[in-house]
Formats: sequence, structure tokens, C-alpha cells
Amino acid sequence: MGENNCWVRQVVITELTKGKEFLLQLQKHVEHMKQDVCLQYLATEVLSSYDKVLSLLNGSALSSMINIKAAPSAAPQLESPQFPADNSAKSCDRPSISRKRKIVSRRREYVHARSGEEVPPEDGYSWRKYGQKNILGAKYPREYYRCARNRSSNCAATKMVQRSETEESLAFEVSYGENHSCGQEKKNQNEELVAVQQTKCDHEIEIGAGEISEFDILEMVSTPNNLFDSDFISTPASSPLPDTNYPHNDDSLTDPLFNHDVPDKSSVDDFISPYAQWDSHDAAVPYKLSFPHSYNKQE
DNA sequence: AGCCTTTGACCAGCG
DNA sequence: TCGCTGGTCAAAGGC
Repeated sequence: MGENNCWVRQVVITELTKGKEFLLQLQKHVEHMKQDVCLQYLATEVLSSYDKVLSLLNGSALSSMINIKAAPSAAPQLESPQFPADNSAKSCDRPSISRKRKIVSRRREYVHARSGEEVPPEDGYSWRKYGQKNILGAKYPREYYRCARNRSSNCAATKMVQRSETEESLAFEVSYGENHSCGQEKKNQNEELVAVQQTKCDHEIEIGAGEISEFDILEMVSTPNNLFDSDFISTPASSPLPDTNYPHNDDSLTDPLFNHDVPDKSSVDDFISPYAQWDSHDAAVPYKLSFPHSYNKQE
């Protein structure tokens, strides 16, 4: 839900930015009309208002879009079934798992299905499904999984799988909860994953207080209301950030921002703004890079 | 028998 | 306070 707010905010920012551009053009015209001081004054005041609103929105938008790695310590502590916060709630042999909605820092991944299959590729762990829920506004139900060794070893690992809305490219958003404490070894994951990412990340680039890693930037397939074209950019193994020769498949896009191979740290801010949106929700989760439909597309 | 999935119910967070 | 929503429980049935 916060994600929607983020999108709405981004749309507001985009529209305000456009409005400001129009206003700047208007102001240039007004400047030639030197006798009309009133018009010049009004244009300056409106422009000032735009600037104030945009600076406010950009500040809050970025802080919510870019995850702060230091945040987990400040975030609510995870409620572990092994150490229930309230033991009085239930008295049974099984660890008391509260129904209280957990505020969990989730690691989110986007994976593509194998061609011809309608299930997400295995991630190397054994999972047991414990629930399924129709999510408001989602075309497909969300599935809830718990570590298959949950009972035997009290492993608290969980994951949620949400099928993507788009039909063009079958993808799944997989959110992982707590880490495995059962010592379960991953199967040969490289063979299992058709997905775009998953290897251990050694390379990270800081953006302000947040961090983006090469494996955190993936290909995105769906966006709310199709307001934005989103792209998860795959990354060569040797580079700290994905190849930004954007687009990969569409030569009609010619923004100079994307005409360099790998952005250095100082260019990332330009890389982000004003039209692209980095979207992250947790530490070490994928970042979604989104572009408005019309972004620099040549007619 | 044991493990799995399915599914309606339950419950807490949130606006 | 209340209704909506999402996360989880747990019974039932299948394998």
C-alpha cells in the first residue's frame, strides 16, 4: 500500500515538474512584456510555490524510495516464533506464532518463470505452503510459504510469492522473511534459477544513506496503471551497476543519461532523477527502476 | 502415518 | 470506533 503512495507521489512529482517547465516558458514570455509587472510577479510567485512543493516531495519521496541500510536497527524487531513476545496468548507444544501482523523487513526479489511454466523457479530451499490470499487489486492470489523444516527445527524462514500482473513476461515477486535457521543447504541454485539475480553481492554503491547493489537491480515487468515503463536492468558480473546503455531493446530511446556504460557514484543521482524511480522497500532488496511511458521516446 | 495443499476463519494493524 | 485488509491458523482432504 505504501508502494502505491510512492507511485502516486512520483506521478505528482512528474506532473509538477512538467507544470514548472511550462511555467518557466511562460515566464520567459512574460519577461518580454516589461510593462506587465503584475504578470511577472505572479509568475515568480507560482514558480516559487512549485519549487517549495517539489523540494518537499522530492525529499520525502527519496527517503522512502531509497532504503536506509542503517534503518533495521531502528525498525521494529522481528517477532520470532521461537521467542514469542506474548507467551500467554496460547499454550501449546508448538511455538506460539502470533497472528499479529508482523512488521517484517523482507528481502524482495523478482524472478521470471521458465518458459512454458507458470510457477516461479525454485530457489533452492524446501518450502511448505501454509496459506493463500487474494490481495486487493492483484490479479493473482499471494501464496505464503514457510520453511519445510519449520516444525522439526523451528526455522522461522518464510516467503511470499506474488505472480506478476503482466502476461507478456511471466514473473513473480518473491518476498523472503526471516533467514533460515535450520541449516538447510541450498540445492544447486544456479541451475534452478532462470531469474536474473541471486548471487552473493560483494559490490555495493552508496546513494545517500541507501545502498544499491548490482544484484538489486533487476528487470521489472509490471507497474500500477501502466503509468510507468519499468525496467530492471541486468548486470554484467564484473560491473558494480547494471549496464545502463538504456534501452536494451529499444533504439528509439536516446537519453544521454543512459549512453554511458556504468554510472559512477556521482552520476547516480542524475541517473535517478527526475523521471526514473528507484524503488526499494527493505535493505538488500531489488530496486525497481521506472520510467514514464513518454520518457524521451522519439516520435 | 506423515506430509502436503487447500481454504475458510481468525485476528491485528491501519486509515 | 469500525470496517477493510493482509498474515496466519488449523481443519479437512489428498497423496
